[in-house]
Amino acid sequence: MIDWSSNLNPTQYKAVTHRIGPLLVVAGPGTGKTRVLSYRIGHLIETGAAKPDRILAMTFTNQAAKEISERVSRLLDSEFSTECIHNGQKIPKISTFHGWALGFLKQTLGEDARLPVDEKDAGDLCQEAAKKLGLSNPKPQGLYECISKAKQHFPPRINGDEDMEALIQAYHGLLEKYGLWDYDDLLLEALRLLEHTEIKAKFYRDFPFVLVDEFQDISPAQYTLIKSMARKDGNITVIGDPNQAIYGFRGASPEFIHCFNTDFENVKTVVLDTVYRCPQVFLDAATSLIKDRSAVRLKSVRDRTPKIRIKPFEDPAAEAKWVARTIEQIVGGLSFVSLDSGTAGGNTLRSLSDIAVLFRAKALGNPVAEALSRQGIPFQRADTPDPLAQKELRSIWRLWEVLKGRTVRYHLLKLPGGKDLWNRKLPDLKPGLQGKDGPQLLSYIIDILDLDPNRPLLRALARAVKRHPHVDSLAVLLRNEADMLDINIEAVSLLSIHAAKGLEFPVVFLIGCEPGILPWKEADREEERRLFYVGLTRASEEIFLSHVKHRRLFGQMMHGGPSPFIADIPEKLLVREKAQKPKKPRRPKQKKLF
DNA sequence: TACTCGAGTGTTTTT
DNA sequence: CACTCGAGTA
Repeated sequence: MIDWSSNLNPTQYKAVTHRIGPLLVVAGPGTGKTRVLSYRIGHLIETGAAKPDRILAMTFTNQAAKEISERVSRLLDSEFSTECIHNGQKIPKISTFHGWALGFLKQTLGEDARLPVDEKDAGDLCQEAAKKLGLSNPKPQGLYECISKAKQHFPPRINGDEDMEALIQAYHGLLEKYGLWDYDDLLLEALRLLEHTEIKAKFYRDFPFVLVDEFQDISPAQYTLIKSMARKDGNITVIGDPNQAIYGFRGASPEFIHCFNTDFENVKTVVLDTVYRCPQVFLDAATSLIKDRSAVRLKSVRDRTPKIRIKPFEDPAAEAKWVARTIEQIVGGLSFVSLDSGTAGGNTLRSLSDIAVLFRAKALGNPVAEALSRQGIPFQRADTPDPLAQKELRSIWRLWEVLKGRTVRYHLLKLPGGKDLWNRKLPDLKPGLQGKDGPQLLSYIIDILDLDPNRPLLRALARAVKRHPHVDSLAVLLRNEADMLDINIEAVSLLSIHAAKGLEFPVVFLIGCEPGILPWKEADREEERRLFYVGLTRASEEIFLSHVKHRRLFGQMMHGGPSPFIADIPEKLLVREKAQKPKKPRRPKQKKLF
């Protein structure tokens, strides 16, 4: 028997043990959101309120789904064994919106289900459609983005633009022709299915318990989906933080957290307000930035009360140099560089993995990366480009999919040589597949495509496949291998604020706090505030905000100075440090006198 | 098919 | 500033 109350604070306990009907959990940064979600799932199962296979939990990322799954099974495995869990399989379904939708479509439509395409292919198809229509070439890659934006709504919202409408139609024609769905279609098609009363009724029977993570990030279509996944008085739990809604640019809207109260009946709201991560000062600063600060007053349990340090600089190079120097001090100097060993400002020494440098746009990370390299400080960046964007890997992946039997005409068409060639070739290739495992299949493919297996890229791929000889999906493998921001690794993390969401670091440098950068020019002001909020609340011990006078971005000079947001933080929470004197003044001042 | 050259472009990101 | 993409040429 798990002792639920001793592992949870009273509000968390309330959320975990809530019985019947809709539940809205407002979970500020560091208040134990994931804990509540996984404990709630565990509690539903342990008390017998729900069979594991009657529970569906939805997340945005595979990463989050995996994390919750692991926590639930750890929780139940270690302390509570039921036949449901131990016989494997019957673990609650925890998946991403898109993953669930695809499974649901396959299950309901069987053979008629199409295959998903990624953004790249969707973009290419858009262009193909535009070309067919003879549309003037406005923006090559922006077309799909536009369409996708329209498809964040159900039904898709086209604002009366005729060209746009024609383009969408042509694009959908191509998708149909090749038997494909784009990512947005997965949700929209699932929604269309749920409009049938019998299908909806079956869904209600199958999953009487629905939970939704990161509720502040859902799009209108996703909200519609959630509404059709549960009755108005159903057992639906949503959890999120409206102040951390930072995905408006891709169609998310924090409004839905308010809609939930009116669209569902007798919603029970639980506000998690005890913060285990940040010191009170950081919380107060963060909340002072947000308009809607009335609702929740977050309370920290941490006793340290460090101030927020503000550092001005002349230019990005100086800022970066200071970041590198300070990091060196914080970790107690890298053996060979630091002479003033031991001091480190009287603070505890930290490891490199305790430190993150955060910024609004990836480009700002470059000077810092340079400075860190120069100082010999190991670092890692999160911005891994999509491996499948590379031509060779993409061809390999396409042929892999074809040979695995997930044949799509579109893949054949796009393979070097074109569809006809591959249609002729395929019958000869298929017999060669007998009993091949991953590595063998890969070298078979490399051979067929006549690629050089000794290229470093392909060697790396071969190694990755060797580690997982029984992979089915090369795309999943590549994505997981590329996604290597490993918190445990001994390195400083360089991250965009977006990428840092959900993470926590003892020491955070938030660089580029300048007008035009941190409120990004022409971006939604409130969302930019929330971004700043997210940035500030990543830190558990120390935070530095820095800004520069001049910054060249994309060849354009930005005029700097401190972000207006800094002025919104109560002065008593801040320590403003002096601008650094230029180290070696070119010409001594006295020359000028008289 | 493979290369160069110049114009154009440029937040944030998941599936 | 630095990169990608498409047109144009060999």
